Amino acid sequence: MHEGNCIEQIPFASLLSDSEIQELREHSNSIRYKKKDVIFRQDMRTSHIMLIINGLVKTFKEGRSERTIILKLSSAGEFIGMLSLMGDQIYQYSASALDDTEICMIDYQAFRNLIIGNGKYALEIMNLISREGLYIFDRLMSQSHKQLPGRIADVLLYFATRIYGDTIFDFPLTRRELAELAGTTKESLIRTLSEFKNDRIIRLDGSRVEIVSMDIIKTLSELG
Amino acid sequence: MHEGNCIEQIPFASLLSDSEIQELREHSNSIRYKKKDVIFRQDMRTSHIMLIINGLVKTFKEGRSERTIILKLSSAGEFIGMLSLMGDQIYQYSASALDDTEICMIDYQAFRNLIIGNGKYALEIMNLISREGLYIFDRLMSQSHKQLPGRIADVLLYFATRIYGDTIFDFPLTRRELAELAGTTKESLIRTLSEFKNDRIIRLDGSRVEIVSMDIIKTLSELG
DNA sequence: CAATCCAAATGATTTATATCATCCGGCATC
DNA sequence: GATGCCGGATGATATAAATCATTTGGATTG
Repeated sequence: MHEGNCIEQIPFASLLSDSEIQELREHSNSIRYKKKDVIFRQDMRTSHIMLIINGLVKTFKEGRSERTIILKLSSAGEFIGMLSLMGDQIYQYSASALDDTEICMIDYQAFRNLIIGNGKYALEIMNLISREGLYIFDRLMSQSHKQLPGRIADVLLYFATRIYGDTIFDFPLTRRELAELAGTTKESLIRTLSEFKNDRIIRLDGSRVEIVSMDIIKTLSELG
Repeated sequence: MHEGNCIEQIPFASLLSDSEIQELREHSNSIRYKKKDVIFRQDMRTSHIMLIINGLVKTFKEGRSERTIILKLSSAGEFIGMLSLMGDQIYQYSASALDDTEICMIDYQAFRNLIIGNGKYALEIMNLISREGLYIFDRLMSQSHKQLPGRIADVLLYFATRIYGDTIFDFPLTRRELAELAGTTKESLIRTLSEFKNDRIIRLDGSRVEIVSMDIIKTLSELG
């Protein structure tokens, strides 16, 4: 079964020659994961460059004693585990599928050869890795230095702007997972969402949310 | 005044040809900063690749309302501002000199050309950027998910292992700055250090510290 | 259909740590 | 030499958020 064509979705494909793409194609294959499947787990040795073909993936860090923190959600066209792969050869976090998901597994050696041989592409990947770092930086800054309403506002903004591009959407996560994304507990998250609801800043029914006053949410996010 | 020879200290110099080094040399110069001088400030546009020749630099993020957080200290042979430079072209954080410091300023275009032309070097820089990202990741994880004794223990470990490689050393920072490094307030930091002192985990006299029981410090760090 | 399980919700209580206030000692400044 | 200022230290108090406990309702299983 020839599944190599998963490579078509690779970012910055326009910088690659036909032969480079062909080379990657020969050293990649796609793998399907079902909802809730673990894709990689922290402390594992890294293996392949992973590119999401479709689906939704969460990357998260599990600490001792229950406490988990969700770093980000990623969707089609995004690499996952890039920082660990390029930095450490050991995953610093885990990833699992939130929906049925298809991942393009690219042989690390082949990717490495590509980087070595194509400086412009290397530069783009470098840019991408840097952004990834800055992004995590932002998220964790939010978590360590904003208080609860600001963090919850951040989570709402995250879905509204980054994931769905709409003020109405369904959370693809349970309350517990939302709390892990906001760096808090299930109860505190629920409480804060309830307050937002009572204050008519959002409408909320189960997993369906509508941000009624985007201005207030943004202000909350900024004030921390 | 020909100060271009600052380039000699660049990491992974062994991967560079004489002509590549020569090219960098022609596009770099060194600048001296006095203690407390600001090297770059967040929200500024990035300009040069900066490499520390000697001295000690802190990178930090200033939030609204006083609150500052120190991300890391860097010394000779380290790049500063790399994530921002490669990611955003806008500094996400500020840097200032803790001691008199000399920085090698490398023209970004020249560095870029180097990356494009030398894939192996690109790969090393990529690795370095990734590690930088993972490092910040670790630090901020510590800050958002450990409680105070664990965070203070982390700071002590940071100096003992990363900076000085010794269990006895002098803090190069004020209590306020130490607090910013631990993600807490001056008072809480002082209190926790006092407790460590009373519990004979450390000896403390002014800025001079000795870690008496490294085991306990490590345990505190791990338990969070 | 009852029994069980789990997510969501909300109230009561506890706790870690920030904030506020004060004091001390050294150093610079008038 | 008095005055003010800053870093360090410590105590008292306030508060945000975690933890603990209970309820409800929908889904799942025997």
